[in-house]
Amino acid sequence: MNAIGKRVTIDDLAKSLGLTKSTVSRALNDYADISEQTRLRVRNAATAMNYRPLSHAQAIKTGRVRSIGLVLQVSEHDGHRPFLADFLAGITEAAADHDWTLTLATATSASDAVRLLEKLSQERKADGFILPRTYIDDIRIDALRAAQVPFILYGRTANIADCAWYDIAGEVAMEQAVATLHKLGHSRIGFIPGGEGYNYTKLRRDGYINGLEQNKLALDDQLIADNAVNKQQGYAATRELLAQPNPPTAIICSVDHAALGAYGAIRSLGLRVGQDVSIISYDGIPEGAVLSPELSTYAVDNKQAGARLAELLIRRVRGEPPQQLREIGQARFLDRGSHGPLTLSSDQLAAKIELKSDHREE
Amino acid sequence: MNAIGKRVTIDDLAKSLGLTKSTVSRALNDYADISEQTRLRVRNAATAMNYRPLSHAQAIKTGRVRSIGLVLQVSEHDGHRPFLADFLAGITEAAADHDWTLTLATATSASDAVRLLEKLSQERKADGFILPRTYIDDIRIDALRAAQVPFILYGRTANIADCAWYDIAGEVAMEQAVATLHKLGHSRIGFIPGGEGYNYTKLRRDGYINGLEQNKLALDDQLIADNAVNKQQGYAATRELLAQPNPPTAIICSVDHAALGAYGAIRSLGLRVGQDVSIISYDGIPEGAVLSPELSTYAVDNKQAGARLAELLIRRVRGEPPQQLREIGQARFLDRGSHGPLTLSSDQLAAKIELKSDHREE
DNA sequence: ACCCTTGCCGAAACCGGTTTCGGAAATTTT
DNA sequence: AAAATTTCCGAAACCGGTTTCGGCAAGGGT
Repeated sequence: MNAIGKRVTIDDLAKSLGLTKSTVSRALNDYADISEQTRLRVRNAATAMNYRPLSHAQAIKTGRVRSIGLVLQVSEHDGHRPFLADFLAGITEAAADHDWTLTLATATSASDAVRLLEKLSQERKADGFILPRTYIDDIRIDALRAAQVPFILYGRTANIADCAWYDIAGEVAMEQAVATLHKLGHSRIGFIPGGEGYNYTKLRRDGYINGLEQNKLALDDQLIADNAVNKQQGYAATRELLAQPNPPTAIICSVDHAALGAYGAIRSLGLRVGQDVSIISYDGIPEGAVLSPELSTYAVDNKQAGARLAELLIRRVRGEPPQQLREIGQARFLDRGSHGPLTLSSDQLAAKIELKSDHREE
Repeated sequence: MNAIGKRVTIDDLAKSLGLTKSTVSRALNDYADISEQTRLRVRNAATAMNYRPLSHAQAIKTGRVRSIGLVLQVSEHDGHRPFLADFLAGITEAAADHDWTLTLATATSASDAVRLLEKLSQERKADGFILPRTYIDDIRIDALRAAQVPFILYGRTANIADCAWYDIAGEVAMEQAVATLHKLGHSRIGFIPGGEGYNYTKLRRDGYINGLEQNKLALDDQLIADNAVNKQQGYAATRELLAQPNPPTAIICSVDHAALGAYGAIRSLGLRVGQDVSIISYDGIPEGAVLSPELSTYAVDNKQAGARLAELLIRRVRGEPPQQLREIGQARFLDRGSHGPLTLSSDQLAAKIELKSDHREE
């Protein structure tokens, strides 16, 4: 039938050892009042009989199910999707080191995510949660804080008090991108921000602006495009940037999916990516390696991120204060073909574009 | 602290209603011996007091944790990775309809997967499992069968007895691909098989061969390349096919990732995809839409697959016999630019390739 | 009016672990 | 050698639900 085969219970084990189940339990959980000798006897018998405690039977008394909760918002722009396998692998492998597992749910909106977080924590399907893709103002955080449920952020947020978090320093990457382009001769560098409301969007924008300052470049609002998180929006944003009288000769994209559209926009104007217009982006999606030229971008190690998040969350659940559970990682620059030395000045570029636009309007 | 806030237990609820907890429990679980009136009273009070039973407290008596188990093999070629988000969303949403959740783990090999399946089922972290990417001869199936743990296959396998499964008819897609190409004038149609040992590889190959027969085309072993599941292997397989004296004018790839390499191989010979050589592939990965011409391919609805699998598995756990839990879906053809009418005969194509090869060897 | 159902709920056992408490035996101290 | 500790394990309570069983009261049949 569908019944799962007969298990050996702690009582079976105790009986076969001539001990009581309380002794067996304490032996297996390394209590100090069990002699080394019986501890070993019990341990050996347990493996010999292939005894494995039911996690939910343990949970009823301990209150812990040894499970990490993760609620994904699938309606979100799919900037994070390609990473998902790595991210999940990182979480589950690190969790497995502590005998924990991952409980996964998907939500269709932010409020749906809150509903699921509350449901999962109340049914105790998970002991704590990883919150991916943080917003500047994040209702999930408010909800978990109110319910006193342990959690850790993947990203940072406006009110970081009492929060544990892990994040990649996107702002540093953006700074470096500006410096790299400036060193190659570019002085008009455009920027395409990421998804509105996300904390990473603010950070990367700050990084871009800091980069300009550090390289003594003027901040020009005209060089900051509309938010773009997918191909279409990236296309539109790039067209708009390049349509200006004084267009950027290089563009930094906050997310790779926008860069995909930037390629199309640049080509639609008869220009060559990496020669007439440079692009540096952020994320490291696999599509970037299929483009020609391949996309120069800052890649995030999402497996590593997942592993660190799991580790930190487990420590959080075990009682460590959030203040000491904060880590930051760096993105790795993939130096590929979509950026290069300045070949055309902004004026020359503008002239070339105007010529093209006159001939055929896209 | 890290303590999750005070809950209301079934005793609290019972006390506030002036009933015993046994009555409350039966009322909430729709037992017949509870009057409609008290059933409603209890239900209302439960929602009013925001009572949610602890899933593990229920599980201790019922034996069910209401969780679907899924063990992913991350070392596998990443043909399925882009689908992961959709696949998981499908599973979790369908599971949520029955108040179930998903417990996820990742394995590094097939034997590691077996280890995890046994561990998770013994600890009862899940009530049953979805087995993705079935092999012709699958040790996971053997293990779960032996342990009498409910499971469902995503795919089919050699010994299908007593198995519940959901699958996409890849063999039908391959048949149709042959017919489509034949209708366009192609008579020498190459085939690149997928990963060795997987059941889908056998099925798609069978479909290709059936397609040839149905269109009265001769089966030529020279037209079947080595297995290829990634860009590099796809490149090599395609080069080999095209290096023959009588090369195929169209190539069918079992997986999109191989097609990515096929594009490179075709171009390396100075040929144009979709004109000199046609390609039809299978999977529907997002990279296909970034290529130019866009990849013609059979796309799989993995969200739907996940949803059906979850639904069927839950019914399996509840005791339905596996024989009535079998479903098959169809892939959807994305009619894009990588295939087209025959322009060069096989001989002409060979001549063109030879010319190119003389000039520069890749 | 009496018996027999039927409807409805309480009492208690139960699931498989963990944890507290107490006490006997072994060891150390005086 | 007696007293005071320590060491180590058994007994039992407990966690928060579900399920079985029994019994009271109301309703129906004759």
